[in-house]
Amino acid sequence: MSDKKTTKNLILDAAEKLFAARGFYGVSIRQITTEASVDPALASYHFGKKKDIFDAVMLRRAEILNRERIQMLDDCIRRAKPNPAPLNEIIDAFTHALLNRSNKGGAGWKSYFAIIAQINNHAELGGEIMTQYFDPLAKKFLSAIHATMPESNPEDLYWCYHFLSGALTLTFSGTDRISNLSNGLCPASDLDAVHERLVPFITAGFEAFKAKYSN
Amino acid sequence: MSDKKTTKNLILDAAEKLFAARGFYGVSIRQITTEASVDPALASYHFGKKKDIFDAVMLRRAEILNRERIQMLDDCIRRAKPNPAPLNEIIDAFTHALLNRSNKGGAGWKSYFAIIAQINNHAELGGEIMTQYFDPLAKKFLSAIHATMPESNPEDLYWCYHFLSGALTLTFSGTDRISNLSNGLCPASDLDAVHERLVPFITAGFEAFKAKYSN
DNA sequence: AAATAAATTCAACACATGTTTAATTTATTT
DNA sequence: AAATAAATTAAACATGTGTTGAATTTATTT
Repeated sequence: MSDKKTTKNLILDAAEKLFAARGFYGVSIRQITTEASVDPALASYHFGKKKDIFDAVMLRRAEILNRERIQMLDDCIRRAKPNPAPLNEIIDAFTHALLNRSNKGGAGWKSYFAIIAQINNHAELGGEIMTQYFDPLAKKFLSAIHATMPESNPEDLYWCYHFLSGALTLTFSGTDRISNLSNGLCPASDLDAVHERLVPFITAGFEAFKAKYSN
Repeated sequence: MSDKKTTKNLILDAAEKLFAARGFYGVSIRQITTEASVDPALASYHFGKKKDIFDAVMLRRAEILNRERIQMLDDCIRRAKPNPAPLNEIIDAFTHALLNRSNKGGAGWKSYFAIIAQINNHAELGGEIMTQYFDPLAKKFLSAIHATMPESNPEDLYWCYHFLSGALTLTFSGTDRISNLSNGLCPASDLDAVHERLVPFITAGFEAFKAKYSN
C-alpha cells in the first residue's frame, strides 16, 4: 500500500506479503512483525487477534476493487442502453480491474491477489471471507449477465460464473505451473496475455448455454 | 482409503481429512495422530517429516486417478481413429474420473480433492506438487487437444488448459459459495450438475480459439 | 507547561510445535 | 523356543506459538 507508513500499514504490508506466500496458518505473528520491523505486541495492540489482521488485509483493498468494478459495469450498461450490455463487456468489467492491478499495481497488489486465490479454494477460510467481501458484487454481475441472456437457465449461469471464478483466481495464484508446462512459452507473469484470452474463453463458455432453453 | 486399517493408513486417512479442512500448515501432527487414535511418534516413525506425510497422502490416490484418466483418453482416441478425438470427449476424459470420484468415491476422495483445490492455488505448495504428480498427464491431454485443433496457436491452448484447471479445481474445493450465491439453487455438492455444464463450457472456451490463426 | 491519551517496548505467560530417544511390546524369522 | 526384526509407547527435547501486563516513551490536548 502506498499510504503513509504507519505501524498499522507496516504490519498489514508484511502480513500481506507473508500470507500470500505461505497462507494464513503458515505465517506467525512474530514473522509478520519481524518483516515489518516492529514489536510483536503491536500486532495485538492495533488489531487484536491474528484473524483480525487477516481480515484487515482483505478489507483495505477489497473496497477499492469493488468500487472500480461496479463503475466499469455501470459504464458498459449505460453505453449499451436501451439494449442489454454485451456479454464480453460484462466479463471484461468483472475481470479487468483485477488483472490490471495484479499486473501493474505493484508487489502489494500481487500478494493480495495471491491470497484471494488461496482462500477462494480453501474449505475453511473460503466460505465466509469471499461471501462477505465479494458476493454482493457477484450478484450484480450475474444479474447483468442474466439481462443479456434472458432465455438462459439461471442455474446454468450460476455454474458458468463459478467456472469464471475458478479460472480467474488460479491466474492470480502466483504459481508458475503454466510456465513449466509450456516450457516457458507462457510465463504466468504475463497477465496481459491472460486477459486477452480469458475474456473470449469465458464469453464463449457462457454462450454455450445461450440457446439451451430456447429450442 | 478402504485398504487395510494399518497404522500407516490410519494416519494417512486422518491427515487427508484434516489437511482438506485446514490446509498443510493449519494441521499439527498431534491433531493427525489424535484423529487416527495413534501415538504421535508413529508419524515420524512411519513417514519421517510432516511434509512426507503430505506427499504420501497426495501420492496414493494420484496413481489411481492418472491410470483411469489416461485409459479414458486412450479409449476416446482409439474410438475416433483415424480422425482426431473430438474435443468434448477429450475434456470429458480429463475431468470425468475426478468429478466422479469426488462425487461418489466417499469422504476420503472428497477430502483428497479439497486438498488438490487448495494446493493448486497455493503459491508455495502448488508449484512442485502439482508439477510432480499431474503435469505429465496434462501434457498428454494437451497434445491430444492440439491434434484435434492443429490450426490453433499453442500458446492459446496452454492458457485454455490453465482456465480449465482453475474451473475444475474450484469445484473440488468444498466451499459452498455457489450455493449461497444462488440461494440454494445450485448446491455445490451436486457434482453431476457440474460435470454436465463444465464439459460444454470448457469445450466452447477452447473452440473460441479454433479459427484464430486460420483466417 | 502540565495533564492526558496513544503508542511502543520488553519480559513473560502457558501452551503447542515437530521430532527424537530409549524402553517395551508385538510380530516374524531361524 | 530362541533370536531377530518391526512396531508401539511414554517421556522429553528445544523451540515457536498467540497473547497479555506493566513500565516507558512519544504525541496530543488542556
